[in-house]
Amino acid sequence: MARAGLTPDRVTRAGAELADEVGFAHVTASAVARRVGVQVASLYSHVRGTDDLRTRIALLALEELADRGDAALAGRAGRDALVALGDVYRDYAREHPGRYDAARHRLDPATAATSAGPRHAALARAVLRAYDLTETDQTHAVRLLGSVFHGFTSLELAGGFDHSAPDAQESWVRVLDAVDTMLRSWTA
Amino acid sequence: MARAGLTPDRVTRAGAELADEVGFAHVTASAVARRVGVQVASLYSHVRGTDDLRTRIALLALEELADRGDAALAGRAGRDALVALGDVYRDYAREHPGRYDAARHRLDPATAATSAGPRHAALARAVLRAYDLTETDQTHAVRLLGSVFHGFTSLELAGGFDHSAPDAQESWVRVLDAVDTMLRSWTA
DNA sequence: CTCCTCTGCCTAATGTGTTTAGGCAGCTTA
DNA sequence: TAAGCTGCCTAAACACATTAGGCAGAGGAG
Repeated sequence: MARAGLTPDRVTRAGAELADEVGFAHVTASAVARRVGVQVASLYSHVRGTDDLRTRIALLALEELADRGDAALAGRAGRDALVALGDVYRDYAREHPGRYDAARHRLDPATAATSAGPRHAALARAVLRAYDLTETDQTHAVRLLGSVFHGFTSLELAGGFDHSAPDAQESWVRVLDAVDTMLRSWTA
Repeated sequence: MARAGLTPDRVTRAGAELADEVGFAHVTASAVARRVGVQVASLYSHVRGTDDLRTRIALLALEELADRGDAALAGRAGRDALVALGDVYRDYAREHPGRYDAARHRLDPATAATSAGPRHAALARAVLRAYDLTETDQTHAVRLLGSVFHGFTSLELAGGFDHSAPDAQESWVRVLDAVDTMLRSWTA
């Protein structure tokens, strides 16, 4: 038998590609096995099962997103940084819709703690450094950023903006402007 | 054989309850059949299959949400209306997490058009009447509202705010305040 | 080069969920 | 009360998930 040379990582990547093609919800062990040219049972040497596979895809997506975030924020501040980070999430979601959904997959607390999740909070805080906020207000603002980035991205991805003018890009710019305004005029 | 007296509606409601208990993703025809005390195959007289069942739950959730929205906006305007509508989504998500997820289920365009979806856009526009916006800006603002409401709600539901102080309620108030302030000063 | 071992991938089997086909019995209508 | 409709049933075929156990090929030791 020719060996396929699988590793947990390779299986995860195949799963991520599949997710982008057919949707995260349709990622099954069987489909991944077919994709990598192996019997289903063989996957179980590399991942514990479907749930583990989905979790690994989620962790991969979170890391890819955080890496892009780091790159985007380097050398930027204020409104520029805000737009750059927002674009990271929105662009990633459009390039990799399945992975983006995966990143919303609920992780158990232990896994979440060792994931790239905390890096995302740090990215938001980095954007907020340019605005003058107290510690507590910064937390509120982190949540606002998360809500707007994720909310807009997820509604756009779900096709919520498809059948009305003007196009989403225009609204995106205006929404980011609005958020910038909110952050500038944030008052206790 | 005792008849269970099923109807598509009854099946859908059982599915919605199940979704709230175990999560929308885990709603299966088998589980619904068990819940209503009937063999799986019997469900197929009432719904076309699992997909149809999920779609019906989504439509139910969208309508319940729109109904609550109508009730909440009656006699309110401005900031009051904004908060009331936001609370509709957030409270509904906390009371009915499975249904809330269902409401995000992607519908085909034909179904979406006859769903309560358009009512939701109308609700947002109703909130925005009190603010002085051009037609186009209103569309952008509708999308901002949708993003904030859905984004915050969905991150909270996913447990994103669980392990950090202060609690989500406080951030929610601050976020809505910020949106209100920002809508007042919206400029082209 | 040969043998040994390790392990990656296999076949087989079980359980659960989905869906279709066809049958029977209990309300409904005349 | 006979006829028919239809709601629910059993049966069967197919896909996915998961576990148990086997074989053979790649790599190291002599």
